[in-house]
Amino acid sequence: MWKITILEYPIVIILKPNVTLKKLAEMLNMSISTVSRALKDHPDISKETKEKVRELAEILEYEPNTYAINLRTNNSKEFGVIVPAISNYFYHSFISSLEEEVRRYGYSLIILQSVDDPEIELENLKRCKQSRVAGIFVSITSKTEDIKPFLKVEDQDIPIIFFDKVPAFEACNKVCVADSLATQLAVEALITKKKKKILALFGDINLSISNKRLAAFEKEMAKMGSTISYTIDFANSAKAASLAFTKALEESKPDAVFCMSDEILTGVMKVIQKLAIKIPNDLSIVAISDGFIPQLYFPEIAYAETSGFKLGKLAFSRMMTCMAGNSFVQELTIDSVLINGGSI
Amino acid sequence: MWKITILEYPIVIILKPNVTLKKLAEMLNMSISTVSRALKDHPDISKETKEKVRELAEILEYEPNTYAINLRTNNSKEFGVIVPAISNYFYHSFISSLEEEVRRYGYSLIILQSVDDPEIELENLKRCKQSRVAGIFVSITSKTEDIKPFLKVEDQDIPIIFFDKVPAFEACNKVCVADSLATQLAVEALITKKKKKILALFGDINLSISNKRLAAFEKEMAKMGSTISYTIDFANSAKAASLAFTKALEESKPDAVFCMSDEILTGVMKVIQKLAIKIPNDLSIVAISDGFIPQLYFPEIAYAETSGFKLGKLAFSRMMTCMAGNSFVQELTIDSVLINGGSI
DNA sequence: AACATTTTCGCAAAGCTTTGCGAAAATGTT
DNA sequence: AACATTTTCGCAAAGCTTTGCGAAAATGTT
Repeated sequence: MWKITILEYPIVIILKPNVTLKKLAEMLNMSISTVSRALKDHPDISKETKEKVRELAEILEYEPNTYAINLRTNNSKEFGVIVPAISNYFYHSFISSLEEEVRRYGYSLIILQSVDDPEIELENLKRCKQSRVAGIFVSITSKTEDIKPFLKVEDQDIPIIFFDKVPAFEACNKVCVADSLATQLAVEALITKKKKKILALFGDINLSISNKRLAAFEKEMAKMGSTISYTIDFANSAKAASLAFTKALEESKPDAVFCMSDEILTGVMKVIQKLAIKIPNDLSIVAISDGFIPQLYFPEIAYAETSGFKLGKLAFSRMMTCMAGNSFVQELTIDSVLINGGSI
Repeated sequence: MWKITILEYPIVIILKPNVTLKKLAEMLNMSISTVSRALKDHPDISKETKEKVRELAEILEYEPNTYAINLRTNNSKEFGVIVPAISNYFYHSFISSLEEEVRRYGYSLIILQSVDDPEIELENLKRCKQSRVAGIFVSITSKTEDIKPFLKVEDQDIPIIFFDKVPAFEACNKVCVADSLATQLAVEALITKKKKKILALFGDINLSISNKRLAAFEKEMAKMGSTISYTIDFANSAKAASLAFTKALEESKPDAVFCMSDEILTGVMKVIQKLAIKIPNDLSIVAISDGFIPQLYFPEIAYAETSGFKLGKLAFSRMMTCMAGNSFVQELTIDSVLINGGSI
């Protein structure tokens, strides 16, 4: 604080460059520890002292130095989130929901994208470790093979929650969408409507999510025996889905389409608009989705809900449990429900 | 490091709990400063020493304590991003692009949502300040009125780049989508196709973005004089857009629709599917969009591009300039181009 | 060999906070 | 009034790194 007099005008300039405990202590003629404790409402400090300290702190807008606190307490209020991509049908709703949740507990989210590259993913993991985050949420890339680096980080007491795209076998904490249940719900909806020739389109055959949903689909079909015929195809992009769907229309003339994901659904719907196919009269559609894409169309598409929103909440509560310590690894899944649209 | 012998099996357990410079120094019988400098390839240190240090650091997987570095250097490699919501047509592509960019420079992104609430926004700002981020990217809520708190943070040498939803008048750094140009391009596309009765749908009338685009639209119309008639309406949700569009169809029978945003577009397109309106024969559609939504439909919707991706890059480069210091506040806009779809 | 120069390294402070422990001051007890 | 107890506060270390400066050791020069 300076008081400078220029000409006849007294000007009081209050500079507040990095107000620290030390500076407060000097001004108040107290020790640093007293100031520190006063601001934390420590019982050792008298009421009057506390008030004096608080007042000056207020005026000078003292803010504790987070860097020093982190160093001292050896932890920060930050979580890392590693995803293949933010701009994804699913992840941004997950992240959004997770952010809301962690904010309530005073935490922040550091977002890192792996752009579906295992090398960058490893880099991101390293950065989380170096930033010494309190925990990490990871959705692995489709090409991630080596999970050991992740498990190693866990050894250093940084809990890791895998979500959505999770490693297949390893013993680790996973929270997932209910692939089987969602598939089952979607298929059941078609069966209820007496559909007989189902076209089922799945995503990249290398993704575990595709395989899980495929297995569930085939299980449902097996239940029905020969009363239902079905065709299966794979597409790793919306465009590929359009092609696969077009081909199947000509060849197998399905009366219903099962779309494993939003990506598949958008590919199919484009063809439907192009050929002006009447939904649901000419063809029924059902999908697995978080709901945003299905409601863009008329009629709205029926879907088994896999909510990124709900998964975010679940992932967070799992993280808190892990941070509290002594919890065994678990694989948790969120429920799914069928949301009716006019498409079946 | 312990060597424990149980029964007859020699077991070497290497514990690596928090390897620090101090521990390395002790083990190597050197001073902390030497170890520190060796790892940083300081010219004062001999080659042999450096190698010894590096070797042990490698084995023990030493990683510098980021908390201590932050405290010492008084800065962290983190930027804050404050947005009304992550799950938005536009922001997640902005964030995605920004993340890619900052990662290259060794920075990370802390994401904070304001859920369109000025109070939470203020809280988020405070957290950024407390985390002592290197800079902040902000898109303000539609209800944010007081910009002073932001400007105050800037006084503390934390540069702020406003993007997309920016304050109207204040002298601050802004990067924006080219609202005027995009609107102009979209309208010109309609005029070229000799459209005579345009329905123009805009978003929430309170948003500056709506006003900018509206002003640009009216300017274009003014240019055309009485050769073109037009109707204007506002809708603050997709559903409201559906209603406004339906009403306008009956009342003014437009031959073209201008959609200010993705949200409006999705509302309009749902009605178009419902009524099976033939695009572009019965009606032309043009929108302003980043391109994801328009390509979901058949025919694909023509749009003036407002790329979150490009805006991310621009925001980052602006941030770097600001951090380098002595730069005056500027308002920058990114170009827009018309992407042709089959809808006009 | 005596000195000057370069090479190589360590001491110690600084960055800011938290906290155990002890000491001084204030108050209570007989 | 002499002592015990409580209240209130400060010292100093710790958390880990960086870095200016000085000193010792090694090398070069005459």
